[in-house]
Amino acid sequence: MSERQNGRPTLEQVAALAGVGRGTVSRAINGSPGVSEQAKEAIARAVAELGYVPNQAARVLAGSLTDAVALVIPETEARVFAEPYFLDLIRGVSTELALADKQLLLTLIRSEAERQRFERYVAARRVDGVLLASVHGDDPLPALITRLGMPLVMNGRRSAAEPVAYVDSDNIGAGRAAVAHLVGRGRSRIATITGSQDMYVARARLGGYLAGLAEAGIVPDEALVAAGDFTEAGGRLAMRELLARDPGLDAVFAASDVMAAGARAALREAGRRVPEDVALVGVDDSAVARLMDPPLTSVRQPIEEMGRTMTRLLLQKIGEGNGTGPVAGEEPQRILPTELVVRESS
Amino acid sequence: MSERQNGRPTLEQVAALAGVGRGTVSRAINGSPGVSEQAKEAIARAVAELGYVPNQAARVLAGSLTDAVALVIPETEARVFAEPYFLDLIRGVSTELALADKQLLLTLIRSEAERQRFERYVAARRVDGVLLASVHGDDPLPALITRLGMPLVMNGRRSAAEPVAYVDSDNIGAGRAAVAHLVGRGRSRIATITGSQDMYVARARLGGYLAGLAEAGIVPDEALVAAGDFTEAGGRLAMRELLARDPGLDAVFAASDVMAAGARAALREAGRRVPEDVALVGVDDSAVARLMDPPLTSVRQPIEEMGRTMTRLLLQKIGEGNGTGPVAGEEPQRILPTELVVRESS
DNA sequence: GAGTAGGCTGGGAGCGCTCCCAACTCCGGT
DNA sequence: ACCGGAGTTGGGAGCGCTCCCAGCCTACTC
Repeated sequence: MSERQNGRPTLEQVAALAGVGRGTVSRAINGSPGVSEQAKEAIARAVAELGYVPNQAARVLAGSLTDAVALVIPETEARVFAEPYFLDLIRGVSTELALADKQLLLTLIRSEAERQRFERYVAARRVDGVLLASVHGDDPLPALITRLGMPLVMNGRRSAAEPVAYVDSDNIGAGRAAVAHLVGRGRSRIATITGSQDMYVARARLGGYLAGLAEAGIVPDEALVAAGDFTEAGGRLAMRELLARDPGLDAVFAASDVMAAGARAALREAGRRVPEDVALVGVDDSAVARLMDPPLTSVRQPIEEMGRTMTRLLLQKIGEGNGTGPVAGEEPQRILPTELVVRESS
Repeated sequence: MSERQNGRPTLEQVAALAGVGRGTVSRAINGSPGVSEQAKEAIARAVAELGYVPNQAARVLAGSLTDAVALVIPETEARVFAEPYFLDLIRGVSTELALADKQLLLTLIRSEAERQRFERYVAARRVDGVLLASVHGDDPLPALITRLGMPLVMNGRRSAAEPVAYVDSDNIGAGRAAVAHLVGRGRSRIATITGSQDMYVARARLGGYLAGLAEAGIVPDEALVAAGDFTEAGGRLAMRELLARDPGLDAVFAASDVMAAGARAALREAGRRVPEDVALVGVDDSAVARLMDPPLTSVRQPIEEMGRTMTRLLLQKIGEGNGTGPVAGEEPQRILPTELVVRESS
């Protein structure tokens, strides 16, 4: 049936052509010490002449690592979060993996069946480590991966005291910066539209908002906090509710750009001008923010940088052979700073 | 240094426990014919008991396929195109690969070095096939991959008569549908903002626009065609130019949502109302379209479906062992229909 | 009753590589 | 002249699996 002629040159052939032994070629190719300059040159020539490319399957089988890393994105999140998020993340991960000459295996998990498939995959040690994007508090995956002794780094965390290695952005700082900025613009009745409170990221942003108010000496008002769910519709409803509760509010911090867009629509319905009547600040600094009318002030997360940092941490763990080693020292955890991008909406 | 205890069970152990030979276990696991029910059961029990998972490296080495497929995204494109595009594409590809129990290897190519790295990868036959997203006309990759005898399916094409297998959306139909819709709304001075004309997709959408005009019996006017570059800024500039050339225009078909957003801003600057004065239609049906004010009528591309279709075609090629076989029959090519999503902007 | 076609089965022969050990060559030191 | 060590080297022994062939047994056929 399948006619695999497969004429690829092997180590053995390179060795023969270079007039040395297999072992020497292996050492030369892997940069191991103890190979004479002369041998190195002969081997380099032979490799070039034959167009030799090592067979990875054989390498893996013979005992080294797989040279691949999995990036897992639970689909539930993918829909909710600002879309560009994952692309930026992938970009960062990809960049760093390319530098280390490792492969990126992308896994979207949408169903129980796919989760099990991934479990088998990890169990089969088809990858050297796992990067896990935006995990819900009740996701069984982190525990599972850790139990299998597979190095793991998460993007974001499930609670303030996350035991697993992670890279997160400073969501508390994001809320504080937004409020400080609004206060600086002379606003005093500052409302917020929160994300789903079962996500740590949403709680942290709310916490930042409250901290920001406290720092400005403003007493928080429950009427100025409305629950959203990271969707545009949610943002719109929350904004209507806020306006109903307190028509005098003069600023809103929405915990995501998409919700801010919903809020903006609700404000327009209500005949409020942005920023004259109500100033608006979002989070994500996504394309949506730039394209809104007026362009939205937003807190930027260093998404690509998070991807890079996660990858570096993971590669380091892998390098240490630390699949939650026997006495896995401290799990590395990083919180990267956010940055306020001021536009016309505030 | 690295303490790899690696206590994973092997085929041999399963065979021993099941009281059969290695060959029988292999056959049973791979669903090959010629295994008695009795043996199958004993093996299934042993597999379960030991938690056996086949070692993929060994499988690949012993001659079967790698069970992985690469999805390549040239970075130049990634920035220009509507961001969600690739995520949707990935989603489709991922879905279909999961069904076939294959792995998705994502490769972003941003530099010459990364391209070479990918070349080596393909040369090493680390994947069974390649999916290539949005390729420029002068990209050396398609030729290279084909030359290496690696099955390839592209997303989009480089010219009307693309020799390589591809899945594209009906961009001509998109332009026609947009124009037909605008004509149906009573518009007659319909302008267009094109994408970069060195991309086939941009030329096709322009072609569709022209075809649409022809079908409506409208004589095209050069003054109503402005060149954009798929960016918001480009759309804004193009719109200004169009208004300068013909202040009386009453509709605009922008070849992407992002350009439509730029156009919308320029229209606002010029004091034109949308849709009262000028109706606006974009392409992509992205988040941007939904969030614009007013929400943008847009032509939806079946992106996820394209991803699925590409993947199915590729798997089929792989199945046929058709790495551009000796006399590779017709290369499969699919053009998927687009769909107009009407919103308030028109 | 001998002969033969299947249905299953076991296990040898690699796949191409890394690990590792024994061996070989040169040294300088004594 | 002899010895020990450092620098190199070749190649055996797997890694776990698939392919494939020979062998076995059963069940028919003539």
